[in-house]
Amino acid sequence: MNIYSLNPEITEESAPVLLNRKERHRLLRKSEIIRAAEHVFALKGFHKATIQDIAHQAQYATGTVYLYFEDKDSLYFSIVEEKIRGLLSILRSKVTQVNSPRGKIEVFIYESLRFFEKNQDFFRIFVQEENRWLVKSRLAKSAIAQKRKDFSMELIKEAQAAGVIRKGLEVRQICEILESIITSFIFNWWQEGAPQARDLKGTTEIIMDLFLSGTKKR
Amino acid sequence: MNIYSLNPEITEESAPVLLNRKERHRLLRKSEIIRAAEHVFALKGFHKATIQDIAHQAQYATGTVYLYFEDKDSLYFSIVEEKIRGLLSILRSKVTQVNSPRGKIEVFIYESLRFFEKNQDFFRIFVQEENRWLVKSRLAKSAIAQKRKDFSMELIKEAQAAGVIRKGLEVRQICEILESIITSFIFNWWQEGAPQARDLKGTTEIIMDLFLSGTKKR
Amino acid sequence: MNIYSLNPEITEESAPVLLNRKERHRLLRKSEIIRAAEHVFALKGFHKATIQDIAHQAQYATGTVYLYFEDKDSLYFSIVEEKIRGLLSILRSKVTQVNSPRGKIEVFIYESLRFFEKNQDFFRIFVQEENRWLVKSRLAKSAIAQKRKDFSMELIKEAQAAGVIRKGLEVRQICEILESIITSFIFNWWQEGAPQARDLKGTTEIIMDLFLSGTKKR
Amino acid sequence: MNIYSLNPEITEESAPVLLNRKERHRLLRKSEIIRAAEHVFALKGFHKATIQDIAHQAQYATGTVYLYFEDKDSLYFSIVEEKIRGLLSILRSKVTQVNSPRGKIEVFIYESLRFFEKNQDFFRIFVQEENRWLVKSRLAKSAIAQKRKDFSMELIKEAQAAGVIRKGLEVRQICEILESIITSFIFNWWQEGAPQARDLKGTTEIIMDLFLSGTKKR
DNA sequence: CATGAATGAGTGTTCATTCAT
DNA sequence: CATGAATGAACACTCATTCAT
Repeated sequence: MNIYSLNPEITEESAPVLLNRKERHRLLRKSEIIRAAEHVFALKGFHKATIQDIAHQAQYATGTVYLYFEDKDSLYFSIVEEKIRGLLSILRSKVTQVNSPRGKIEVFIYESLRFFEKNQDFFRIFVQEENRWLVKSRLAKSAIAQKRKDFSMELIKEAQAAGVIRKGLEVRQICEILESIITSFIFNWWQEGAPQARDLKGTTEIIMDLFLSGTKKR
Repeated sequence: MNIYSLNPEITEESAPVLLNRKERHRLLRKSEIIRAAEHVFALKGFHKATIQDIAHQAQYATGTVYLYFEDKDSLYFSIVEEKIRGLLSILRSKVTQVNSPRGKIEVFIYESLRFFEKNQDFFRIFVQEENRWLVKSRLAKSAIAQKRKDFSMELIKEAQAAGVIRKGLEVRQICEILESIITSFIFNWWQEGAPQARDLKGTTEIIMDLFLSGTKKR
Repeated sequence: MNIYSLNPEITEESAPVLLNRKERHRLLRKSEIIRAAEHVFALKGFHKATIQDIAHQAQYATGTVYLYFEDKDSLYFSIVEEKIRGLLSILRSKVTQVNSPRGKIEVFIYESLRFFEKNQDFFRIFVQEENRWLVKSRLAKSAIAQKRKDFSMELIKEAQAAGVIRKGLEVRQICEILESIITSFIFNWWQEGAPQARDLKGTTEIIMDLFLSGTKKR
Repeated sequence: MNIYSLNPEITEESAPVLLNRKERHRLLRKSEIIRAAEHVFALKGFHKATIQDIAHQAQYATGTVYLYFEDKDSLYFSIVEEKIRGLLSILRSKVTQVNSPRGKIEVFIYESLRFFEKNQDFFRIFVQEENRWLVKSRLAKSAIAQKRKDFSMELIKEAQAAGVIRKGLEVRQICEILESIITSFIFNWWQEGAPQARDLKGTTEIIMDLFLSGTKKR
């Protein structure tokens, strides 16, 4: 038994409970459309994706999309937000199951890799358009994006406090480097062309090693 | 005297020599338009920038742009390519002035930071739209982009051979990690809002340290 | 006692009598919806008013409107017709209480002013969109609109016969002039901005004077 | 010789002189589009007229319209304004050729009838949509509309001063009544269906008579 | 009867691209 | 070569109308 499978899978999205039929129906539709939009955005990119494409993919009429989302930007932003929420939810539940600061970072890396692997489509959009102005500015104001950042930074702070990571480096900077390294591996995978089974655990170890010990010959 | 200023500035663009008047005139026009496009793309992003904006900025008529560039995508791609060419040119000239593999990496980091710092506008476009499909696929086929990658990888290989970087890690992977770390610092600067004088040398040392020794407490 | 208040108020709409419960229920719904539509049309104009606005204002569901009205145009037309019916009903009941042809015209003017004053909302729609094609063509075929015209013309004819108005002028023409003058006063009021108590009687006398004697200095 | 034909026709629009080729070309295009729009608006009304209809009518592409007009509203407003300008121009030139205040009013009526007769299409739009909000509010701020009003009021004031029209009535009110009567005649004509030759002079005299002396038997 | 979610045709507007001058 | 007016395809978004529940 290892830290990577401490316990059963937990739903990625905090399941809405105690909603009436109407509200559940509405959430269902939203998620159907989001799923379709995710696909189309990933395929064509934000600008080349049309609402009609998305509606058609979701097997709804054009106008239906507008019953659930303000406009194209909102729809796009909803996906981003939902994904961040999903990632954070997983990270939280998994990380708290480990005690050691080092183990937490390990789980953080592993689950991040796993999440991106499972959400290739999202990852492509995110990389592709992460910095679009509107989304950018909306994300900045988005509570969930901030929470995710805070969560990462908390991990690093803990590790610093526990003497796993040296002090004197700015926490935000370290966070971004860790995330950059993770991203660079994912990106590498994604560029390889044909998808294949990834060695998540092995990669996690490599990243831990690189992150903590660098590339110097020992 | 230090590695950062071994010798005088060399033009960022390989100057076209031995061209006749016509060709030189053509190149001049192209670069004027590229300069204007760079500005407008950086200001508005790829999609919101119009050819008219660019033409106007370059003080030409709309149609003139099409005398020098196939279409909007080509124009955009040309900028990217030109920039990569510029970066590669600088890196080559600076790096070859140093002998030690470690020093070469140091110069690589320093000049990269310097280049991005000097080309903030470009950097923003690049980050923002780097992965647009067309550009992406064209870059993959682009000789210059490949050359730049090869150059970086050569550095890492040299360092591995010299025992500066441990072996057993994929070269391309290491390259990307190094570039990711550099990018994360740049990105951090850029997000800080107000531009300010950066400590390029200090940052270079931090990156070297992180890249080689990681974040572990020592 | 004067001609303006010869007797008690009579309902503006000819109350439907002797209808069974179902029919009364239906009429009630229709009039609720008409009332709501009147409000919304007056507020937003025909084109910007949506059926959903109207349904919501009437506290019904969108589809319910279509149980009572063929389509948006019909609904609009129904309001116009209902209003004309109401005006005619008032005019008839009031005018018949006076004997002299001159007095009848006076009452006609007074009650018209009063009606428009009380139905500002309607008046605005009417002026604003009176001539929309569909409504126009439907009104032309509308029995009630014709009845109202006939009624006015009857008054003028009587006045001509009684020597109050000179002959030799086309009756329809005179009618329209009288109505134009009334309308121009109403319109004037409405343009003044802040609503205020109007001197209906005084205005009636001015209009009578202008209509009969013109603007010449005497 | 009479007041109705004191001198040769004067162009309805203040001819743009001393413009360079480009400017003249631009004005030509604008007027072509305006002419087409006038036709289409008159035929279908503002809302049912599409820019594509208008462009097609003018034998241009859709986008061309937008080279000359900000948007649909602007185009519509331009027509209204141009027409008012034309009417005012005619009225001014014709009215000033007469000295007596009474004669001026006569010419005012005659030329108004003539203008509306010649611009049936415009008249229909104007009546139909005169009160659309945007146009209304823009017209209120429009210098030309105000000038036209001022011009009418000046006539009335003069007539009052000369003892042709009795004092004690508000000038604006009298103006509107005069205009209302004119409009009611035009409207009458227009409703008759088949267009026919109108007796402009005869009608002018009737309106003068009605306006000054009213409908009373003498 | 009542509902209101779903529909999808319709339109103003933009902008990359062309081409006559 | 240079111009910039003209083009017209494309797309986000609206809303009258329908129909399954």
